[in-house]
Amino acid sequence: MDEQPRLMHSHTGVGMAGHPGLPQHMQEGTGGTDGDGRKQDIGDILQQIMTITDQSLDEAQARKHALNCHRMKPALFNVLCEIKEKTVLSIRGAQEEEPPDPQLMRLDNMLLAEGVSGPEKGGGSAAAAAAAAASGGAGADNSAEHSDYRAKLSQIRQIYHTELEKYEQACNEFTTHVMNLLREQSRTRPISPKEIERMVSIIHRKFSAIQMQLKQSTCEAVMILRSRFLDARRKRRNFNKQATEILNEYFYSHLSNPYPSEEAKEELAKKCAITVAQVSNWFGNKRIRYKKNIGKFQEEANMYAARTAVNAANASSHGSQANSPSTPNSFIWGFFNIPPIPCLYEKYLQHKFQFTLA
DNA sequence: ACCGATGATTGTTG
DNA sequence: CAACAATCATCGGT
Repeated sequence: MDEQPRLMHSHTGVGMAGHPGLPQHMQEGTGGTDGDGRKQDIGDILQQIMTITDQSLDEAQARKHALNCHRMKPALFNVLCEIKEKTVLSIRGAQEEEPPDPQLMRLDNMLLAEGVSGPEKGGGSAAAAAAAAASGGAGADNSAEHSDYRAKLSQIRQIYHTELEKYEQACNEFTTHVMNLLREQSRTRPISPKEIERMVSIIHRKFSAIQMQLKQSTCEAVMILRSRFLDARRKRRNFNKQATEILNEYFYSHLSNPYPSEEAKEELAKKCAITVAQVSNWFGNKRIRYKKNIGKFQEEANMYAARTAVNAANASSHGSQANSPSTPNSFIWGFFNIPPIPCLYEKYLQHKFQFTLA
């Protein structure tokens, strides 16, 4: 029985070309001592197998056929299969169950979030909502670019899915091809089901690597699309006239201290149908630009000051002239560059606000 | 096509 | 962290 490893080793030279073969230690101990009949038989077979490569093709073919029909063949083949299975199992144990790739997970998550790999239509709703938030409320004006964006996104999506399907199909085709090949070969060389399984998993891994590349490039495409279409700076819209008027009204009526509180910003945002961040941006821009060139804004300032003055006058003529803290005065000192009342002056100092000091 | 206006972003400062 | 300052990129009128 100690001859089997050698037999197998020899066999690799014939039917298992390219197979790594067995470990060295299994080839030791070939010394049969007693002249048993079966041993003789095995020795015979061994001899035949080992010399088979020296023969011509026809001769070798004939010899192979003879060996195939040998009465010992099934038993030997079974032993080979057994040994093979053990070695395959040990190999398999080494590279067991790789953990899910974190990068692949990230890509999958992003594709899902962008509505590329998710459910068919309306999948882009998350992205669309994000886009709406990014470009700032007032949905009417940006519907056009959204449809453009969505069209491009669905284009990417379509490419992604067809490519993915192609890979899947190719993978399946290749897998079945290899499996058929292996099954066919398993008649002439020992291939366990586990080995086939392993081979399939190797193929799948290779193909999933390709899929990952596809996912990566799809993600890149989506990112580029996003930055091109959804970067608010690129596709900015001027605020509508009404919003600008509301903002200007507040600005010029609080010219001494044009720093709306968080609550005031929220209210302005609501009135103008823009975000609080946009209100902050607007005031930031306005303050700096006003300060840079007060002369240029003088006319505008006068206009809004006059308007608020008229409003205030109307209001006071109608009801009791109760609360009109800083608004009426703003015209005066906004115009003459004099800080108005003490409480505002404090704020004025606090904020080092120097608009009024030409 | 040009150019000033304008909303947004980025980097710095207190 | 909010405000400032500089800058970007587009808008809108000519």
